[in-house]
Amino acid sequence: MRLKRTHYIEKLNKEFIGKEVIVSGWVLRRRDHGGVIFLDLRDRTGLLQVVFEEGLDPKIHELADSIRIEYVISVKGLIRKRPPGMENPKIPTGEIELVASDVEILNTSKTPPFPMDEDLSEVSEVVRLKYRYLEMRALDGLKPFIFRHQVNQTIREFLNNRGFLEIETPFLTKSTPEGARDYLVPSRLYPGKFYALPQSPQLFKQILMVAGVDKYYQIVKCFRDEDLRADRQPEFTQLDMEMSFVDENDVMILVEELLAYLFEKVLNITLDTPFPRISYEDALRYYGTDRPDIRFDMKLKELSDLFKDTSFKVFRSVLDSGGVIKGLKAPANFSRKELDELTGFAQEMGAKGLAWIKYNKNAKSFEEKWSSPIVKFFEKPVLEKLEETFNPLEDIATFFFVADREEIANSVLAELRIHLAKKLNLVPEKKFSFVWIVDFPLFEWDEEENRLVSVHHPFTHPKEEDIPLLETDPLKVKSRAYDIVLNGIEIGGGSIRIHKKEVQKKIFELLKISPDEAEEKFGFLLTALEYGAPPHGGIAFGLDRLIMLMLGKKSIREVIPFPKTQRAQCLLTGAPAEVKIEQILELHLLPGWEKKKEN
RNA sequence: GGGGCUGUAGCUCAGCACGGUUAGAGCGCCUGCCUGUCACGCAGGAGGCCGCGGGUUCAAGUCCCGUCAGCCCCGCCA
Repeated sequence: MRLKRTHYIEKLNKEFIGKEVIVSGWVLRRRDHGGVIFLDLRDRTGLLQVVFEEGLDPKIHELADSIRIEYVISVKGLIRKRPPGMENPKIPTGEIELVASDVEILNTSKTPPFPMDEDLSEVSEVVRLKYRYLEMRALDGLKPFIFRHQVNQTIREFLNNRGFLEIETPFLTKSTPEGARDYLVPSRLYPGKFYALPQSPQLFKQILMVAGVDKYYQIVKCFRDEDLRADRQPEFTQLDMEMSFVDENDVMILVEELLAYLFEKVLNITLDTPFPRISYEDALRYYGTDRPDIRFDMKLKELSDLFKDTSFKVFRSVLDSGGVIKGLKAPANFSRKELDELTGFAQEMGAKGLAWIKYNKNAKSFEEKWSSPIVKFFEKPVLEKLEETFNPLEDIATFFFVADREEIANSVLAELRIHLAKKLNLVPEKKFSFVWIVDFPLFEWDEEENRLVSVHHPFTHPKEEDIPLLETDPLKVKSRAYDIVLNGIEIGGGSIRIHKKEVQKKIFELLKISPDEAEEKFGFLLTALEYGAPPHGGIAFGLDRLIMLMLGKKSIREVIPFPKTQRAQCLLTGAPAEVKIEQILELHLLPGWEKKKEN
């Protein structure tokens, strides 16, 4: 390299007029006027117009004539004030330009597959992922990753100042029962044995608490071999934290402070703290889900009581078989076609149907006030009570009802609520509504496995006052877990952990994990708990999701440099890929390894 | 494992419902001209396995079946 860079482009301004500099970067655009050629040169920091004048140096001008888009060049020259009227207010360096006296073409480039100077959101993701390095190099392409860097550094700054230690934990670790499917790594030295990539550093961070670390955090990759979604990748990043001698409140307050600091610093947004806390039970009651989007209201109402004497067959049979009727109010009128679409939507979500009643507050007659094919089944007092329940402030509204098993009514209405809010534009843009979900049950019943499973994970501490219930009615036991939800997306969850061996053993027992299996899988944790484990708890954030939401992106792939497709492939490298037979043999992955072990 | 949407030039897309000349547009690319442009302009040009395979038909980008890939969702994700 003959011409060595002296300045980043963003550093250049009017003060450099008359000074000689060398800048290096890629050619974004060229405007060839024959006797004068303009190149827009960009580096990571900015954009600068470079001028090649035939009259100044015919040789350099000729060289510039061969330069194409995305060529890598270094240019030497004087910074000059642009002629009056020729300034470009669109770019920070728009008042100056670089008059090239020398240029070095460091590399040529094929024509890129997509424009490098435009918003690439219209370009298909397949192409963008295959050429991710070009997308990143394109104008503003690094923005999400620079932002992500700032988020990471701000988090570290905050936690370091609060006395947290960032400590690394292994990726090659041990498969644990419960939870997601593990990614396995075959062991070469131990035929038939496998490491597992961690689903989270959960056990290690608890061990670190026993080790006296007191306050731990890590920004760390986690791995789960499950199907992908817009907000789920097989490898993803957690902000993992754990603290000793704390309770739920300490963790939640610290997290609120951390998020407030982060949003203030990187987005210049002041968050309202503390965040609201809603019990798991209430979340389901009012929103039908444990990850409610509270940017808008439209709460669900329990209407089983109201309709308890109804003769309407659909409602009657559901109520008689122990189901519920729940509903919500949309502040709008809908056409028959729209109502059919909404019914279809509810059915896709698992409802048998969707009942609706249109409401017109100021109608002259009772008949005009309520309109629906099912309204004839209801007595006047029932409708009046319905009106009272929803208490519509608006003149026109539509009530929707789902009658079904409670779980289905909840999940369908939860989806319908989101769907309607989007349709009716009731979701405020640029609003960040955090909410804590607390008082989760410790267990739920797994029909398939016919046993209790942990709602959070097996190391979650039961509520102190519920511990006796472990023996008598474990499904009634609440846990010391908390989730944090942002705009309807779960971005984190944690709990106060069990730090006494007896309690931990009891939980394993209830989960039908035998003492032998517990010893084999978690023996190291159980042993550690016997050596003075302090009370402790923590939380883990889905950092990709948080950053996605902060940037208003629809998929975490947008904030992950090299993400996988929905079929878990990497379009850039082509992973996963076949390997040589020798590698497979070496790892004892072919039938017959048992024999080999005996030899 | 299941449901939905998509696949045509380097990129973004039209054409498909009703099969019928040589498959189009914008951007990009190439060549030439141009000394003040900044999404430069002007003139000319190149560029297509219509995802892939099979079928129906005199004839398929268009209809049918299968398949592959991408996206969204259900299941799954303690």
